Amino acid sequence: MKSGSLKIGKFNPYINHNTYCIFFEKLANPLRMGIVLCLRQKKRNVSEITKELQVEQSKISHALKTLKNCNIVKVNKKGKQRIYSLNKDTILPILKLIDSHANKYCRGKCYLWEK
Amino acid sequence: MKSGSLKIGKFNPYINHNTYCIFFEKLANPLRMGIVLCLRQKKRNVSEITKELQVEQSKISHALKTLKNCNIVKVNKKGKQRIYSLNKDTILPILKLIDSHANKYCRGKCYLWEK
DNA sequence: ATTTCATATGAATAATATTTCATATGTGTT
DNA sequence: AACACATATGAAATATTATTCATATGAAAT
Repeated sequence: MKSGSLKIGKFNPYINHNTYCIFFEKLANPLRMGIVLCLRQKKRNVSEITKELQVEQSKISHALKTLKNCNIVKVNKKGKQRIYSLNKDTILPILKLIDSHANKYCRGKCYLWEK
Repeated sequence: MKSGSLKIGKFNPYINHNTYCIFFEKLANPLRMGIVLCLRQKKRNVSEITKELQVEQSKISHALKTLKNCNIVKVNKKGKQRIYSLNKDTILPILKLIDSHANKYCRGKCYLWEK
């Protein structure tokens, strides 16, 4: 796919067409999104997230790793626990934009949005 | 996964946890993202997009359908052509937020972002 | 130093999304 | 009406991503 002519990423040569995709990919998953929304309320350790979402622990860990890799969440150690917290600066405004979008286009049961 | 306690989507009952995922899913694909960036410049018909991105036509049509379903793009007819344009209100600010995010965390070749 | 609790990891399997390609539809032209 | 051009669609094949589960690591407690 040709894309050299497209001006993207405010001219940082390391931000390209795929940077966006990869970022979106991380959020395009119900479990990871569940974690994001869960951490939106407050920081939590892995066990707490596991309990809150009622999902098997290794799944949570895999998902957290993915989210951490692209800095959507960050970790802190506390004894044997890992406390995860949301990078709110980026995520919260994005979720708000999608809220507006959905409020505008997705009134009533919105089949178009379904997969 | 439990999620009833999470306040999402400004209380529109049709916006939930999955609304976000589905939206992100649409953008989490190099071809669809290519189209979005291509349409950011100006509106174009299918042939023009096909030519610009150098991708087989039916692929473009499939991708456009997906993007249209969730209102990321819209269409207008003009003779036998379909002119697609980007819904800039939602997408452009989101891309900007990711630019800032990437500029902050992705300096130099950023392996963490890779799949 | 052994046990226990908290979390992470690898790799096979399963689920899901994308590509492909043949063909259909729709619109204008002759 | 026959043709040509523009775009869309269905469905099988393929590629990508997520889940699973057994197990590893790491840190505190006994």
